[in-house]
Amino acid sequence: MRKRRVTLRDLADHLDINTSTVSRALSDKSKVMISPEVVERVRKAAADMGYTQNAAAYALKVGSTKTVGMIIPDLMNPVFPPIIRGIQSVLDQYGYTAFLAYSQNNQGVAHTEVEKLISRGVDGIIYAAAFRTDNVVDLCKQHGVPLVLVNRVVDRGDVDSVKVDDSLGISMAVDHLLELNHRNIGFIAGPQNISVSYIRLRAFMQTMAEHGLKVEPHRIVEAHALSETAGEDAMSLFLKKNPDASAVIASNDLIALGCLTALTQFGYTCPERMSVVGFNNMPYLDWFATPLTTVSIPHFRMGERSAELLLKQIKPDKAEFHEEVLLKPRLIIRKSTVALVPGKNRSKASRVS
Amino acid sequence: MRKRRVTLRDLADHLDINTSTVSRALSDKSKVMISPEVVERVRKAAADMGYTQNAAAYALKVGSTKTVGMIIPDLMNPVFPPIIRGIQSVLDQYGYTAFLAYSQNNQGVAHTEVEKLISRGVDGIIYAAAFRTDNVVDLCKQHGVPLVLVNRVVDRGDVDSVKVDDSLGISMAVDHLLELNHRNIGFIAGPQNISVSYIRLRAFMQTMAEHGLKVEPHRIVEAHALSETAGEDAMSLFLKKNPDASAVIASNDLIALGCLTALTQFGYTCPERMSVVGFNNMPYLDWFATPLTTVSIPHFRMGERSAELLLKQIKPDKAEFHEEVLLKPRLIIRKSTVALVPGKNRSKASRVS
DNA sequence: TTGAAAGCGCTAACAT
DNA sequence: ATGTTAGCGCTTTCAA
Repeated sequence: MRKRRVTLRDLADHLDINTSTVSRALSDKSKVMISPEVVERVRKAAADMGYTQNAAAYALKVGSTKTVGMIIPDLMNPVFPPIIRGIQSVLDQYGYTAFLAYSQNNQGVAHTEVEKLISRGVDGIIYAAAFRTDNVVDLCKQHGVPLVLVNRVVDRGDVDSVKVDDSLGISMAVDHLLELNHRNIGFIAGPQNISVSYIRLRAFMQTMAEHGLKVEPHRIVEAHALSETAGEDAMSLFLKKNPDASAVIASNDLIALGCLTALTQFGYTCPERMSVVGFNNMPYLDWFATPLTTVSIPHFRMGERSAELLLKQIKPDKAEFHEEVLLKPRLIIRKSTVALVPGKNRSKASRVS
Repeated sequence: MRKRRVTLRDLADHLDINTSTVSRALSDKSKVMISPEVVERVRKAAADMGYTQNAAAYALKVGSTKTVGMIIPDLMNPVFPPIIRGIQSVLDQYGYTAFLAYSQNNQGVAHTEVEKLISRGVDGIIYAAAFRTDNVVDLCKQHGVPLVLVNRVVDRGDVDSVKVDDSLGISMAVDHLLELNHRNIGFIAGPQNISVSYIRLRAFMQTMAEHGLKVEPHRIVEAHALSETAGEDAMSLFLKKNPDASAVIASNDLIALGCLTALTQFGYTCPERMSVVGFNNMPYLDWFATPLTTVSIPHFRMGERSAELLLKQIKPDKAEFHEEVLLKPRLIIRKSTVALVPGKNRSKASRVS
């Protein structure tokens, strides 16, 4: 049976003083107006009787819940845990508690979750599951709820966001492959309604173009999700269409892993037959049989920055202008990429298949 | 600037009816007492004006927040994301929202977080960060807050919990190694104030004893945490003390990975020189250069079951008896364990070192 | 320095 | 079928 909670009134009755005095004595902000001796007595009684403030009553009275909502497309994608950690690390310092919600990579679900969060009176929302056009943004604006986008952003620019310089990341990846003498490079893109997928693909084309390299349409295959299986499907298709390719860049690590699977199924080896580059530098890649060359992004920092941005927005004297934080990626060269030795790849391919 | 929220009263004024009518019309439970036509009008207006229920007011009135708290020792440990997913998958079905909090593997932090959660009026707490003796249990009991332990449990048995049959898991691991002719088997234990570490170590000793094998004290080294680095340190020590060992079981996968690192540093190879078994079957192990033989536990299911247990406790007509759910593990045999060929390991060791 | 009292938004008796 | 009203626990203005 749930015990009845100890309330301010219980304390007040017990000490034979007014609830307002108890309230003041318990609040660091207003304890200055109460005699130190009373403050002492009240706090002791509170501890003894196991008083905890009723957050609902506080929220109702004051209008702020000191909570924020985090919306993640999929916790099983190893990029998100460190982002969440980063968010929490700063939220904790300011006495905020975080709700965790999933979108399952589905706009409808995300919308519902955001509505729930708003109904719960969250002081703000950190949204890591945005699509390029996403009605969640309007929903938040409409309710005046502070919103920060992490990683994935929306096309319209009028919202705070923390993202990685994906274009730079991709150009580093392309440059790396070019230095290794690869020319027939493919790109396994992610769904184009997600900003990161879209930007990474465009960056690929542009970087290639800057190097005077033409990218034929068949060099690009779009995976239907940012997942391993989607990557595998896409790569199978790619391999059928591109027997001459010697390298691919995948839109993220999960897709890259799918690429490796597809390569194996075709009897190909990485990196000998095909170099593969990922994106995100998910945990434990160093341990892999084929350690993936990938673009590393500062997950934890992204979480921290997004929480900072949100807190700034929540503060009453908030800035009037939106802010976009752009963090820089790093290329991590491992073993999934190797220099192209002219003639070798083709022959190896024909030998194997 | 945060807009003022639309309230029941706003709707009532707008429609020129009473707030209680609006309240009833909006609630599926009590809309039966309102004429369908009014229900219709109210709901339309609510949608138009962007009304969302004020959860704080509801909670204050009704006494239930429809929230639960999840406390995780460390999100970066890949076992926890799937557990969280499992929890959420059932919570979602019942309209509950979850707070996520960390304990950083620290009792003090856990206690503080639980206090915060209780103050926020959570209807229950799922605690994955328990130590064998943990004052969080008393804290919850004292406040009458439903509590369910997942994975890690406390020594006292009077609390709902979902755990894995760790003893069975370890005995399967030991049997496996024995079948491979290993006899000099070590155990890299985790901190003994955590139930899983404690039980796994005891199960190791017992299983060995059942097979008539004596375990010398130097065969056991305790890592100071359930982490990669702690595993590495412990394994280094173990290797110095046990030049004759041919296999080790680690208390969890992270420690097992640390063991592999230590082996490499000693110039040893796994599995040739030393077989290694982990516990948990963390994601992506199949991809690893040395795919770990490990004991697989049903993470997702653990999450689901714990949420179910909590919900049952929350229901007013709750059962009077505590429940302990024990899920069975499976041994996943990969490449980190191999049959001991008499004489081979020793010679290989001396050759290498 | 303390007390009295109002009211945040909602639901649920209790009328009608 | 709908209206009236009280009150959940807290903070805060106003008074003393």
